[in-house]
Amino acid sequence: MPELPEVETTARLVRPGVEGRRVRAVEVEWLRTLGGSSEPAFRAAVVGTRIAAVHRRAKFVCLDLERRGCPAGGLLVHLRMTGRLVVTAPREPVPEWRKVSLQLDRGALHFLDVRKFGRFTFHADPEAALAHLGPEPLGPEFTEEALWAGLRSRRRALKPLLLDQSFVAGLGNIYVDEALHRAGLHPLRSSASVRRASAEALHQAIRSILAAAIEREGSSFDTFYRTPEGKPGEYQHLFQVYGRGGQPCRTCGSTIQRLVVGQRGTHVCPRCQPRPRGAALAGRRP
DNA sequence: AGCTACTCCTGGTAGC
DNA sequence: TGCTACCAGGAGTAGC
Repeated sequence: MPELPEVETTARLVRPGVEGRRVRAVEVEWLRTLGGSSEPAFRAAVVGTRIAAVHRRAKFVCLDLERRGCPAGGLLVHLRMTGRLVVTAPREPVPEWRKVSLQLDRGALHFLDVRKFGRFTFHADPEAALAHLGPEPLGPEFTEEALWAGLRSRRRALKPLLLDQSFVAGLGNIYVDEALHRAGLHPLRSSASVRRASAEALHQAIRSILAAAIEREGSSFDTFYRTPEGKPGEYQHLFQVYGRGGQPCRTCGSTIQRLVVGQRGTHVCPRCQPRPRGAALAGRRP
């Protein structure tokens, strides 16, 4: 499923085809994709604007809009499970599973989504719509100290905490499993029980794994995620635990276990990530 | 505060 | 071969 590296890849590859382009028309095939807006309201807000910039915040692709040179709100695209953004040239056929399209003054931007969980929404004030998000894990605010303080100030299991976008914004199921494995931390470990050295290891793991995944244009473990160019990512070849239940750990040879934490498939090495006991296990009274 | 359950969706796959 | 049943899961919400 697209997480920060996949969304960053999407934003980078879509940018040259849409930045500076003007929106001529809008096509909507699945209304819920607009996130509650009516089709006429969405069309009125977007048609005639110029796409001034394309960037990423957390797992959102952000399209800043301008009208007559003035800011005119923005589009926030969340790929969720199976969303994709694709740019097509003029006269190129519409790709399969299209839910929303922006017809541009040259070509078109299509939002494709097999499972329809994704969103393509207009916001008059996109910054306000993103205000609930925590720090960017690759940004300057996400320091070792900030992570350590955040872990200490709560008593939650590490995995659901790292998936909480208000705690740190951009991680999902895959990269949380990978980062916890590299840091040697069990997903059910209580955040408050993590020692300073482990918090530093976790910080380093999150940053280096995300950076390496961006370099490889993300991960494509199933038939869904593709870059806007239609290529699979390459980071899945470097997975240490995600999707490797029953296979040997590449670090110690123990069999990777699959468990469910917070309704999410979760992958751990029982030796590299020992299961906590007592107060260190989240959800237990000491 | 933080947990679980539920919702939204459908292609892929396992089982027969 | 063809059918059915079930699964995956990000994020929002409700209820405890």
